[in-house]
Amino acid sequence: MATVQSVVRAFSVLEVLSAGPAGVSDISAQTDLPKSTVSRLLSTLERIGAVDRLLEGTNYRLGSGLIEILGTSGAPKTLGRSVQPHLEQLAMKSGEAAGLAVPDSYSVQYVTQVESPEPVQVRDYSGLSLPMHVGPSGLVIMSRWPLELLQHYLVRPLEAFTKHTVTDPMEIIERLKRFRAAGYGWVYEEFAEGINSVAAPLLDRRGSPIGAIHIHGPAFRFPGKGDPDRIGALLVEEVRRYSLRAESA
Amino acid sequence: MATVQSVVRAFSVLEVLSAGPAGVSDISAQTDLPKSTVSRLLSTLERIGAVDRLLEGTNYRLGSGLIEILGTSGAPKTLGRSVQPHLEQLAMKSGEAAGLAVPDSYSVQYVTQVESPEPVQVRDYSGLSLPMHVGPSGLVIMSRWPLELLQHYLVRPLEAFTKHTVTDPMEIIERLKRFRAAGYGWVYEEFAEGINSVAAPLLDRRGSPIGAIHIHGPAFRFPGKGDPDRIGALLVEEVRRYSLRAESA
DNA sequence: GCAGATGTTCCACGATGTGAAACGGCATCC
DNA sequence: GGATGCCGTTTCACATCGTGGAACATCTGC
Repeated sequence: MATVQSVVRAFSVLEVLSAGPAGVSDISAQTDLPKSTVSRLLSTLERIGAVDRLLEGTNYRLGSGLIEILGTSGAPKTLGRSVQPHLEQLAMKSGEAAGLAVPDSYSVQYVTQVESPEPVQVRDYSGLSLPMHVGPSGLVIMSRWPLELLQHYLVRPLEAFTKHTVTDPMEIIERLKRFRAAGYGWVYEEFAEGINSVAAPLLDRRGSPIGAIHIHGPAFRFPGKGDPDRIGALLVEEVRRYSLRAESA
Repeated sequence: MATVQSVVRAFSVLEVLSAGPAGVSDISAQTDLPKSTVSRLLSTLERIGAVDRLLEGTNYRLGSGLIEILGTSGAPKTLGRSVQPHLEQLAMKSGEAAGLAVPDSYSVQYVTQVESPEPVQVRDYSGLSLPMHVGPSGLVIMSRWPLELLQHYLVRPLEAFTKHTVTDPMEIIERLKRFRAAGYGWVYEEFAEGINSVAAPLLDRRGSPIGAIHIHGPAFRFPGKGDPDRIGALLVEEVRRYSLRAESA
Protein backbone atom coordinates (compact mmCIF):
# COMPACT_ATOMS: atom_id res chain seq x y z
CA MET A 1 0.00 0.00 0.00
CA ALA A 2 2.05 2.85 -1.34
CA THR A 3 1.43 6.21 0.24
CA VAL A 4 2.62 9.64 -0.79
CA GLN A 5 4.00 11.38 2.24
CA SER A 6 3.77 14.97 1.04
CA VAL A 7 0.08 14.54 0.44
CA VAL A 8 -0.44 13.09 3.88
CA ARG A 9 1.47 16.00 5.31
CA ALA A 10 -0.55 18.53 3.34
CA PHE A 11 -3.67 17.12 4.88
CA SER A 12 -2.38 17.23 8.40
CA VAL A 13 -1.68 20.90 7.78
CA LEU A 14 -5.25 21.37 6.62
CA GLU A 15 -6.49 19.48 9.62
CA VAL A 16 -4.74 21.88 11.94
CA LEU A 17 -6.19 24.80 10.03
CA SER A 18 -9.69 23.41 10.36
CA ALA A 19 -9.49 24.32 14.03
CA GLY A 20 -8.99 27.94 13.06
CA PRO A 21 -6.49 30.27 11.41
CA ALA A 22 -2.85 29.67 12.29
CA GLY A 23 0.67 30.66 11.30
CA VAL A 24 3.57 28.65 9.98
CA SER A 25 5.42 28.21 13.26
CA ASP A 26 2.23 27.25 15.00
CA ILE A 27 1.39 24.59 12.48
CA SER A 28 4.96 23.41 12.41
CA ALA A 29 4.80 22.81 16.16
CA GLN A 30 1.47 21.00 16.02
CA THR A 31 2.42 18.70 13.17
CA ASP A 32 6.07 18.07 14.08
CA LEU A 33 7.14 19.16 10.64
CA PRO A 34 9.99 21.56 9.94
CA LYS A 35 8.94 25.15 9.36
CA SER A 36 10.36 25.17 5.88
CA THR A 37 8.28 22.17 4.89
CA VAL A 38 5.13 23.68 6.31
CA SER A 39 5.81 26.94 4.54
CA ARG A 40 6.31 25.13 1.26
CA LEU A 41 3.13 23.12 1.68
CA LEU A 42 1.17 26.23 2.52
CA SER A 43 2.45 28.01 -0.58
CA THR A 44 1.24 25.09 -2.64
CA LEU A 45 -2.13 24.98 -0.93
CA GLU A 46 -2.50 28.69 -1.43
CA ARG A 47 -1.85 28.40 -5.15
CA ILE A 48 -4.59 25.83 -5.36
CA GLY A 49 -6.93 27.91 -3.27
CA ALA A 50 -7.22 25.40 -0.44
CA VAL A 51 -5.98 28.05 1.97
CA ASP A 52 -6.18 31.84 1.92
CA ARG A 53 -4.47 34.72 3.53
CA LEU A 54 -6.25 37.97 4.03
CA LEU A 55 -4.74 41.28 3.01
CA GLU A 56 -2.94 42.25 6.14
CA GLY A 57 -3.09 38.94 7.94
CA THR A 58 0.07 37.07 8.68
CA ASN A 59 -1.60 33.75 9.11
CA TYR A 60 -3.36 31.19 6.97
CA ARG A 61 -6.92 29.95 7.03
CA LEU A 62 -8.93 27.40 5.08
CA GLY A 63 -9.61 28.80 1.64
CA SER A 64 -12.88 29.42 -0.10
CA GLY A 65 -11.36 27.57 -3.02
CA LEU A 66 -12.08 24.32 -1.21
CA ILE A 67 -15.70 24.76 -2.13
CA GLU A 68 -14.75 24.84 -5.73
CA ILE A 69 -12.55 21.81 -5.42
CA LEU A 70 -14.72 19.68 -3.26
CA GLY A 71 -18.14 20.75 -4.41
CA THR A 72 -20.58 22.96 -2.68
CA SER A 73 -21.39 21.04 0.43
CA GLY A 74 -18.27 18.97 0.54
CA ALA A 75 -18.10 15.26 0.90
CA PRO A 76 -21.54 14.21 2.06
CA LYS A 77 -22.98 15.63 -1.12
CA THR A 78 -21.92 12.71 -3.23
CA LEU A 79 -22.74 10.23 -0.52
CA GLY A 80 -26.01 11.94 0.35
CA ARG A 81 -27.12 12.16 -3.23
CA SER A 82 -26.49 8.54 -3.92
CA VAL A 83 -28.20 7.11 -0.84
CA GLN A 84 -31.25 9.31 -1.34
CA PRO A 85 -33.29 6.78 -3.34
CA HIS A 86 -32.54 4.13 -0.76
CA LEU A 87 -33.71 6.34 2.05
CA GLU A 88 -36.93 6.90 0.15
CA GLN A 89 -37.37 3.18 -0.21
CA LEU A 90 -36.89 2.68 3.49
CA ALA A 91 -39.20 5.51 4.47
CA MET A 92 -41.88 4.02 2.26
CA LYS A 93 -41.47 0.44 3.40
CA SER A 94 -41.24 1.27 7.09
CA GLY A 95 -43.63 4.20 7.12
CA GLU A 96 -41.15 6.15 9.22
CA ALA A 97 -38.44 8.74 8.68
CA ALA A 98 -35.14 7.50 7.24
CA GLY A 99 -31.85 9.35 7.35
CA LEU A 100 -28.14 9.35 6.69
CA ALA A 101 -25.44 10.18 9.24
CA VAL A 102 -21.67 10.42 8.88
CA PRO A 103 -18.94 10.22 11.51
CA ASP A 104 -17.08 13.37 12.48
CA SER A 105 -14.35 12.29 14.89
CA TYR A 106 -16.24 11.62 18.14
CA SER A 107 -19.58 12.87 16.87
CA VAL A 108 -22.14 11.92 14.31
CA GLN A 109 -23.46 14.39 11.78
CA TYR A 110 -27.03 13.92 10.61
CA VAL A 111 -26.91 14.77 6.93
CA THR A 112 -30.20 13.97 5.25
CA GLN A 113 -33.63 12.86 6.30
CA VAL A 114 -36.55 11.60 4.27
CA GLU A 115 -39.82 12.21 6.02
CA SER A 116 -42.33 9.62 7.01
CA PRO A 117 -45.61 9.66 5.08
CA GLU A 118 -47.47 9.79 8.40
CA PRO A 119 -48.87 13.06 9.72
CA VAL A 120 -47.38 12.41 13.14
CA GLN A 121 -43.64 12.03 12.74
CA VAL A 122 -40.25 12.77 14.14
CA ARG A 123 -38.75 16.14 13.55
CA ASP A 124 -36.09 16.60 10.90
CA TYR A 125 -32.73 16.07 12.52
CA SER A 126 -30.63 17.13 9.52
CA GLY A 127 -27.70 19.25 10.50
CA LEU A 128 -27.63 17.98 14.05
CA SER A 129 -24.46 16.69 15.60
CA LEU A 130 -24.62 14.06 18.31
CA PRO A 131 -22.10 12.16 20.45
CA MET A 132 -21.42 8.67 19.13
CA HIS A 133 -22.90 6.73 22.01
CA VAL A 134 -26.38 8.23 22.19
CA GLY A 135 -27.81 7.48 18.76
CA PRO A 136 -28.07 4.21 16.85
CA SER A 137 -26.09 5.55 13.92
CA GLY A 138 -23.20 6.47 16.15
CA LEU A 139 -23.37 3.12 17.88
CA VAL A 140 -23.30 1.02 14.73
CA ILE A 141 -20.41 3.12 13.49
CA MET A 142 -18.58 2.52 16.76
CA SER A 143 -19.29 -1.18 16.46
CA ARG A 144 -16.84 -1.10 13.57
CA TRP A 145 -14.12 0.77 15.37
CA PRO A 146 -10.83 -0.87 16.28
CA LEU A 147 -10.63 -1.62 19.98
CA GLU A 148 -8.04 1.02 20.70
CA LEU A 149 -10.11 3.84 19.29
CA LEU A 150 -13.11 2.58 21.21
CA GLN A 151 -11.20 2.65 24.47
CA HIS A 152 -10.13 6.23 23.83
CA TYR A 153 -13.76 7.13 23.46
CA LEU A 154 -15.06 5.27 26.45
CA VAL A 155 -12.64 6.59 29.03
CA ARG A 156 -14.05 10.06 28.51
CA PRO A 157 -17.14 11.14 30.45
CA LEU A 158 -20.25 10.06 28.58
CA GLU A 159 -23.22 12.36 28.52
CA ALA A 160 -26.75 11.06 29.04
CA PHE A 161 -29.49 12.53 26.88
CA THR A 162 -32.47 10.83 28.48
CA LYS A 163 -32.84 8.57 31.45
CA HIS A 164 -32.51 5.62 29.07
CA THR A 165 -29.16 6.60 27.60
CA VAL A 166 -26.61 3.87 28.23
CA THR A 167 -23.42 5.39 29.59
CA ASP A 168 -21.75 2.46 31.30
CA PRO A 169 -18.63 1.54 29.26
CA MET A 170 -18.92 -2.18 29.91
CA GLU A 171 -22.52 -2.24 28.92
CA ILE A 172 -21.76 -0.27 25.76
CA ILE A 173 -19.05 -2.70 24.77
CA GLU A 174 -21.40 -5.65 25.20
CA ARG A 175 -23.97 -3.90 23.14
CA LEU A 176 -21.57 -3.03 20.34
CA LYS A 177 -20.64 -6.69 20.05
CA ARG A 178 -24.26 -7.58 19.48
CA PHE A 179 -24.71 -4.73 17.01
CA ARG A 180 -21.67 -5.76 15.08
CA ALA A 181 -22.78 -9.36 14.88
CA ALA A 182 -26.30 -8.44 13.78
CA GLY A 183 -25.24 -5.74 11.35
CA TYR A 184 -27.71 -3.28 12.84
CA GLY A 185 -28.75 -1.92 16.20
CA TRP A 186 -31.85 -0.69 18.02
CA VAL A 187 -32.01 2.18 20.45
CA TYR A 188 -35.06 2.84 22.63
CA GLU A 189 -35.70 6.44 23.68
CA GLU A 190 -32.03 7.02 24.37
CA PHE A 191 -31.31 10.22 22.53
CA ALA A 192 -34.79 11.70 22.75
CA GLU A 193 -37.82 10.70 24.81
CA GLY A 194 -40.47 9.08 22.68
CA ILE A 195 -38.28 8.09 19.77
CA ASN A 196 -37.03 4.63 18.86
CA SER A 197 -34.47 4.05 16.12
CA VAL A 198 -32.55 1.43 14.19
CA ALA A 199 -29.40 1.98 12.20
CA ALA A 200 -27.02 -0.01 10.00
CA PRO A 201 -23.50 1.04 9.09
CA LEU A 202 -22.22 1.88 5.60
CA LEU A 203 -18.84 0.27 5.16
CA ASP A 204 -16.06 0.83 2.71
CA ARG A 205 -14.35 -2.13 1.16
CA ARG A 206 -11.98 -2.52 4.03
CA GLY A 207 -14.83 -2.67 6.48
CA SER A 208 -14.35 0.78 7.94
CA PRO A 209 -17.52 2.75 8.65
CA ILE A 210 -18.09 5.77 6.45
CA GLY A 211 -21.60 6.49 7.60
CA ALA A 212 -24.85 4.97 8.79
CA ILE A 213 -28.43 4.80 7.64
CA HIS A 214 -31.20 4.88 10.17
CA ILE A 215 -34.94 4.81 10.60
CA HIS A 216 -36.63 6.47 13.52
CA GLY A 217 -40.20 6.76 14.59
CA PRO A 218 -42.42 7.61 17.54
CA ALA A 219 -42.07 5.06 20.32
CA PHE A 220 -45.82 4.40 20.57
CA ARG A 221 -45.97 2.84 17.12
CA PHE A 222 -42.35 2.03 16.19
CA PRO A 223 -41.39 -0.72 16.01
CA GLY A 224 -44.83 -1.44 17.50
CA LYS A 225 -46.08 -4.87 16.58
CA GLY A 226 -43.54 -5.11 13.79
CA ASP A 227 -40.70 -7.44 14.55
CA PRO A 228 -37.60 -5.36 15.39
CA ASP A 229 -35.43 -7.91 13.67
CA ARG A 230 -37.44 -7.79 10.49
CA ILE A 231 -37.03 -4.05 10.31
CA GLY A 232 -33.34 -4.46 11.00
CA ALA A 233 -33.06 -6.95 8.17
CA LEU A 234 -34.84 -4.49 5.91
CA LEU A 235 -32.19 -1.92 6.69
CA VAL A 236 -29.32 -4.31 6.12
CA GLU A 237 -30.83 -5.41 2.84
CA GLU A 238 -31.10 -1.82 1.63
CA VAL A 239 -27.51 -1.08 2.56
CA ARG A 240 -26.38 -4.13 0.68
CA ARG A 241 -28.34 -3.03 -2.35
CA TYR A 242 -26.74 0.37 -2.11
CA SER A 243 -23.19 -0.87 -1.99
CA LEU A 244 -23.84 -3.18 -4.92
CA ARG A 245 -25.16 -0.44 -7.11
CA ALA A 246 -22.66 0.97 -9.58
CA GLU A 247 -22.78 4.74 -9.43
CA SER A 248 -22.30 6.91 -12.46
CA ALA A 249 -23.49 10.41 -11.60
CA MET B 1 7.23 30.34 -4.97
CA ALA B 2 7.99 26.73 -4.32
CA THR B 3 5.20 24.33 -5.03
CA VAL B 4 4.87 20.66 -4.20
CA GLN B 5 3.71 18.86 -7.28
CA SER B 6 2.31 15.73 -5.68
CA VAL B 7 0.01 17.84 -3.54
CA VAL B 8 -1.20 19.78 -6.55
CA ARG B 9 -1.83 16.51 -8.31
CA ALA B 10 -3.70 15.06 -5.37
CA PHE B 11 -6.05 18.01 -5.49
CA SER B 12 -6.68 17.72 -9.19
CA VAL B 13 -7.70 14.15 -8.50
CA LEU B 14 -10.09 15.34 -5.82
CA GLU B 15 -11.42 17.95 -8.17
CA VAL B 16 -12.30 15.32 -10.71
CA LEU B 17 -13.99 13.28 -8.01
CA SER B 18 -16.07 16.25 -6.93
CA ALA B 19 -17.97 15.82 -10.18
CA GLY B 20 -18.94 12.33 -9.09
CA PRO B 21 -17.48 8.89 -8.43
CA ALA B 22 -14.87 7.73 -10.90
CA GLY B 23 -12.30 5.04 -11.48
CA VAL B 24 -8.55 5.17 -11.82
CA SER B 25 -8.41 5.06 -15.62
CA ASP B 26 -11.09 7.67 -15.86
CA ILE B 27 -9.28 10.05 -13.57
CA SER B 28 -6.01 9.29 -15.25
CA ALA B 29 -7.48 10.38 -18.58
CA GLN B 30 -9.02 13.55 -17.20
CA THR B 31 -5.92 14.69 -15.40
CA ASP B 32 -3.28 13.55 -17.88
CA LEU B 33 -1.49 11.65 -15.17
CA PRO B 34 -0.23 8.09 -15.51
CA LYS B 35 -2.52 5.45 -14.09
CA SER B 36 0.08 4.31 -11.62
CA THR B 37 0.42 7.78 -10.20
CA VAL B 38 -3.30 8.20 -9.88
CA SER B 39 -3.60 4.84 -8.19
CA ARG B 40 -0.89 5.75 -5.72
CA LEU B 41 -2.47 9.09 -4.95
CA LEU B 42 -5.85 7.48 -4.43
CA SER B 43 -4.38 4.93 -2.03
CA THR B 44 -2.96 7.78 -0.02
CA LEU B 45 -6.18 9.75 -0.06
CA GLU B 46 -8.05 6.67 1.00
CA ARG B 47 -5.78 6.13 3.96
CA ILE B 48 -6.47 9.66 5.06
CA GLY B 49 -10.18 9.29 4.49
CA ALA B 50 -10.40 11.94 1.80
CA VAL B 51 -11.85 9.37 -0.55
CA ASP B 52 -13.84 6.18 0.05
CA ARG B 53 -14.68 3.04 -1.79
CA LEU B 54 -17.81 1.16 -1.04
CA LEU B 55 -17.82 -2.56 -0.39
CA GLU B 56 -18.35 -3.89 -3.86
CA GLY B 57 -17.67 -0.73 -5.80
CA THR B 58 -14.69 -0.58 -8.06
CA ASN B 59 -14.51 3.17 -8.13
CA TYR B 60 -13.63 5.97 -5.78
CA ARG B 61 -15.72 8.81 -4.39
CA LEU B 62 -15.11 11.75 -2.08
CA GLY B 63 -14.83 10.46 1.43
CA SER B 64 -16.86 11.28 4.48
CA GLY B 65 -13.52 11.73 6.21
CA LEU B 66 -13.21 15.09 4.55
CA ILE B 67 -15.73 16.41 7.02
CA GLU B 68 -13.53 15.31 9.82
CA ILE B 69 -10.44 16.76 8.24
CA LEU B 70 -11.81 20.03 7.08
CA GLY B 71 -14.40 20.69 9.73
CA THR B 72 -18.08 20.18 9.50
CA SER B 73 -19.07 22.63 6.84
CA GLY B 74 -15.66 22.99 5.29
CA ALA B 75 -14.09 26.21 4.22
CA PRO B 76 -16.81 28.84 4.54
CA LYS B 77 -17.20 27.98 8.19
CA THR B 78 -14.02 29.73 9.21
CA LEU B 79 -14.62 32.59 6.84
CA GLY B 80 -18.29 32.84 7.72
CA ARG B 81 -17.67 32.76 11.43
CA SER B 82 -15.14 35.53 11.29
CA VAL B 83 -17.13 37.92 9.12
CA GLN B 84 -20.29 37.41 11.17
CA PRO B 85 -19.75 40.39 13.51
CA HIS B 86 -19.04 42.63 10.55
CA LEU B 87 -22.23 41.54 8.84
CA GLU B 88 -24.12 42.39 12.00
CA GLN B 89 -22.52 45.81 12.05
CA LEU B 90 -23.55 46.41 8.47
CA ALA B 91 -27.09 45.17 8.97
CA MET B 92 -27.45 47.51 11.91
CA LYS B 93 -25.95 50.54 10.25
CA SER B 94 -27.78 50.11 6.97
CA GLY B 95 -31.00 48.72 8.35
CA GLU B 96 -30.99 46.05 5.68
CA ALA B 97 -29.90 42.44 5.29
CA ALA B 98 -26.16 41.79 4.97
CA GLY B 99 -24.58 38.61 3.67
CA LEU B 100 -21.45 36.76 2.64
CA ALA B 101 -20.91 35.03 -0.69
CA VAL B 102 -18.02 32.98 -1.98
CA PRO B 103 -16.99 32.16 -5.55
CA ASP B 104 -17.52 28.63 -6.82
CA SER B 105 -15.97 28.53 -10.29
CA TYR B 106 -18.51 30.36 -12.46
CA SER B 107 -21.10 30.74 -9.72
CA VAL B 108 -21.47 32.50 -6.43
CA GLN B 109 -22.53 30.70 -3.28
CA TYR B 110 -24.52 32.69 -0.74
CA VAL B 111 -23.20 31.48 2.58
CA THR B 112 -24.59 33.58 5.42
CA GLN B 113 -27.15 36.30 5.83
CA VAL B 114 -27.88 38.56 8.76
CA GLU B 115 -31.44 39.77 8.70
CA SER B 116 -32.55 43.34 8.58
CA PRO B 117 -34.25 44.67 11.72
CA GLU B 118 -37.20 45.81 9.57
CA PRO B 119 -40.37 43.71 9.41
CA VAL B 120 -40.42 43.98 5.63
CA GLN B 121 -37.24 42.51 4.31
CA VAL B 122 -35.68 40.40 1.62
CA ARG B 123 -35.78 36.66 1.97
CA ASP B 124 -32.81 34.72 3.26
CA TYR B 125 -30.71 33.74 0.29
CA SER B 126 -28.29 31.49 2.18
CA GLY B 127 -27.49 28.34 0.28
CA LEU B 128 -28.42 29.83 -3.05
CA SER B 129 -26.05 29.59 -5.97
CA LEU B 130 -26.14 32.28 -8.65
CA PRO B 131 -24.24 32.95 -11.89
CA MET B 132 -21.49 35.53 -11.44
CA HIS B 133 -22.96 38.23 -13.63
CA VAL B 134 -26.40 38.61 -12.09
CA GLY B 135 -25.63 39.58 -8.50
CA PRO B 136 -23.44 42.33 -7.08
CA SER B 137 -21.26 39.89 -5.15
CA GLY B 138 -20.48 37.96 -8.29
CA LEU B 139 -19.78 41.15 -10.19
CA VAL B 140 -17.34 42.60 -7.68
CA ILE B 141 -15.59 39.25 -7.56
CA MET B 142 -15.36 39.25 -11.34
CA SER B 143 -14.00 42.77 -11.23
CA ARG B 144 -10.89 41.20 -9.71
CA TRP B 145 -10.51 38.48 -12.26
CA PRO B 146 -7.62 38.44 -14.72
CA LEU B 147 -8.74 39.42 -18.21
CA GLU B 148 -8.34 35.96 -19.64
CA LEU B 149 -10.65 34.33 -17.12
CA LEU B 150 -13.18 37.08 -17.69
CA GLN B 151 -13.18 36.46 -21.42
CA HIS B 152 -13.78 32.77 -20.87
CA TYR B 153 -16.81 33.66 -18.84
CA LEU B 154 -18.23 36.25 -21.18
CA VAL B 155 -18.14 34.22 -24.37
CA ARG B 156 -20.64 31.82 -22.86
CA PRO B 157 -24.35 32.58 -23.12
CA LEU B 158 -25.40 34.80 -20.21
CA GLU B 159 -28.73 34.20 -18.58
CA ALA B 160 -31.03 37.09 -17.68
CA PHE B 161 -32.87 36.86 -14.36
CA THR B 162 -35.04 39.93 -14.69
CA LYS B 163 -35.57 42.41 -17.48
CA HIS B 164 -32.88 44.55 -15.88
CA THR B 165 -30.13 41.95 -15.90
CA VAL B 166 -27.17 43.19 -17.91
CA THR B 167 -26.04 40.48 -20.32
CA ASP B 168 -24.14 42.42 -22.95
CA PRO B 169 -20.43 41.51 -22.61
CA MET B 170 -19.15 44.96 -23.53
CA GLU B 171 -21.46 46.62 -21.08
CA ILE B 172 -20.43 44.19 -18.34
CA ILE B 173 -16.75 44.91 -18.95
CA GLU B 174 -17.33 48.65 -18.68
CA ARG B 175 -19.22 48.13 -15.51
CA LEU B 176 -16.58 45.91 -13.94
CA LYS B 177 -14.00 48.62 -14.56
CA ARG B 178 -16.07 51.07 -12.57
CA PHE B 179 -16.70 48.53 -9.82
CA ARG B 180 -13.02 47.75 -9.55
CA ALA B 181 -12.08 51.42 -9.36
CA ALA B 182 -14.72 52.17 -6.74
CA GLY B 183 -14.12 49.04 -4.67
CA TYR B 184 -17.84 48.23 -4.61
CA GLY B 185 -20.77 47.93 -7.00
CA TRP B 186 -24.51 48.53 -7.10
CA VAL B 187 -27.06 46.38 -8.84
CA TYR B 188 -30.65 47.49 -9.38
CA GLU B 189 -33.31 44.79 -9.58
CA GLU B 190 -31.10 42.62 -11.72
CA PHE B 191 -31.26 39.27 -9.97
CA ALA B 192 -34.73 39.68 -8.49
CA GLU B 193 -37.45 42.22 -9.12
CA GLY B 194 -37.78 44.66 -6.28
CA ILE B 195 -34.35 44.15 -4.76
CA ASN B 196 -31.35 46.47 -4.94
CA SER B 197 -27.92 45.44 -3.67
CA VAL B 198 -24.37 46.59 -3.12
CA ALA B 199 -21.33 44.41 -2.66
CA ALA B 200 -17.63 44.77 -1.98
CA PRO B 201 -15.03 42.05 -2.56
CA LEU B 202 -12.94 40.32 0.10
CA LEU B 203 -9.38 40.06 -1.17
CA ASP B 204 -6.47 37.94 -0.13
CA ARG B 205 -3.03 39.47 0.16
CA ARG B 206 -2.32 39.06 -3.50
CA GLY B 207 -5.49 40.85 -4.45
CA SER B 208 -7.42 37.76 -5.55
CA PRO B 209 -11.07 37.65 -4.54
CA ILE B 210 -12.00 35.04 -1.95
CA GLY B 211 -15.52 36.24 -1.37
CA ALA B 212 -17.80 39.24 -1.21
CA ILE B 213 -19.93 40.98 1.35
CA HIS B 214 -23.22 42.49 0.31
CA ILE B 215 -26.22 44.41 1.55
CA HIS B 216 -29.58 44.08 -0.12
CA GLY B 217 -32.92 45.66 0.52
CA PRO B 218 -36.32 46.30 -1.03
CA ALA B 219 -36.04 48.67 -4.00
CA PHE B 220 -38.71 51.03 -2.65
CA ARG B 221 -36.56 52.10 0.27
CA PHE B 222 -33.02 50.98 -0.55
CA PRO B 223 -30.89 52.91 -1.18
CA GLY B 224 -33.82 55.35 -1.12
CA LYS B 225 -32.74 58.80 -0.15
CA GLY B 226 -29.48 57.48 1.18
CA ASP B 227 -26.52 58.27 -1.03
CA PRO B 228 -25.51 55.04 -2.84
CA ASP B 229 -21.89 56.06 -2.58
CA ARG B 230 -22.07 56.56 1.14
CA ILE B 231 -23.45 53.09 1.59
CA GLY B 232 -20.76 51.76 -0.69
CA ALA B 233 -18.12 53.48 1.40
CA LEU B 234 -19.64 51.94 4.52
CA LEU B 235 -19.19 48.52 3.00
CA VAL B 236 -15.62 49.17 1.95
CA GLU B 237 -14.79 50.48 5.38
CA GLU B 238 -16.18 47.37 7.05
CA VAL B 239 -14.21 45.10 4.73
CA ARG B 240 -11.05 47.03 5.53
CA ARG B 241 -11.74 46.64 9.21
CA TYR B 242 -12.26 42.95 8.73
CA SER B 243 -9.01 42.35 6.92
CA LEU B 244 -7.11 44.34 9.52
CA ARG B 245 -8.44 42.35 12.39
CA ALA B 246 -6.15 39.65 13.66
CA GLU B 247 -8.10 36.44 14.10
CA SER B 248 -7.37 33.99 16.82
CA ALA B 249 -10.27 31.55 16.97
C1' DG C 1 -10.98 -18.89 -24.56
C1' DC C 2 -9.74 -14.50 -26.02
C1' DA C 3 -9.98 -9.46 -26.12
C1' DG C 4 -10.39 -5.45 -23.65
C1' DA C 5 -11.52 -3.45 -19.80
C1' DT C 6 -10.35 -2.64 -14.90
C1' DG C 7 -6.91 -1.44 -10.73
C1' DT C 8 -2.43 -2.77 -8.52
C1' DT C 9 2.46 -3.78 -8.03
C1' DC C 10 7.34 -3.68 -9.39
C1' DC C 11 11.49 -1.34 -9.85
C1' DA C 12 15.42 1.46 -11.87
C1' DC C 13 15.92 6.18 -12.34
C1' DG C 14 16.48 10.87 -11.17
C1' DA C 15 13.52 14.66 -10.49
C1' DT C 16 11.57 16.38 -6.55
C1' DG C 17 10.77 17.14 -1.95
C1' DT C 18 13.42 17.75 2.07
C1' DG C 19 15.10 20.38 6.31
C1' DA C 20 19.13 22.82 8.74
C1' DA C 21 20.66 26.98 8.44
C1' DA C 22 20.88 31.61 6.70
C1' DC C 23 18.03 35.59 5.62
C1' DG C 24 15.11 39.73 5.91
C1' DG C 25 11.06 41.99 8.34
C1' DC C 26 8.71 43.57 12.02
C1' DA C 27 7.74 44.10 16.80
C1' DT C 28 9.04 44.81 21.49
C1' DC C 29 12.02 46.01 25.16
C1' DC C 30 15.66 48.25 27.76
C1' DG D 1 18.78 53.17 18.67
C1' DG D 2 20.66 48.99 19.01
C1' DA D 3 19.73 44.50 20.70
C1' DT D 4 16.69 40.71 20.93
C1' DG D 5 13.11 37.76 19.79
C1' DC D 6 9.66 36.25 16.85
C1' DC D 7 7.84 35.75 12.41
C1' DG D 8 7.66 33.57 7.43
C1' DT D 9 10.54 32.85 3.36
C1' DT D 10 14.51 31.37 0.72
C1' DT D 11 18.55 28.87 -0.17
C1' DC D 12 21.05 24.76 -1.33
C1' DA D 13 23.47 20.15 -1.06
C1' DC D 14 21.72 15.79 -0.36
C1' DA D 15 19.20 11.47 -0.99
C1' DT D 16 14.76 10.34 -0.13
C1' DC D 17 10.76 9.84 -2.24
C1' DG D 18 7.77 10.11 -5.91
C1' DT D 19 7.65 8.73 -10.55
C1' DG D 20 5.79 6.21 -14.66
C1' DG D 21 6.48 2.52 -18.07
C1' DA D 22 5.74 -2.10 -18.13
C1' DA D 23 4.34 -6.39 -16.20
C1' DC D 24 0.76 -8.29 -13.45
C1' DA D 25 -3.63 -9.84 -11.70
C1' DT D 26 -8.82 -9.82 -12.07
C1' DC D 27 -13.12 -9.36 -14.06
C1' DT D 28 -16.73 -8.82 -17.95
C1' DG D 29 -18.55 -9.57 -22.11
C1' DC D 30 -18.19 -10.95 -26.72
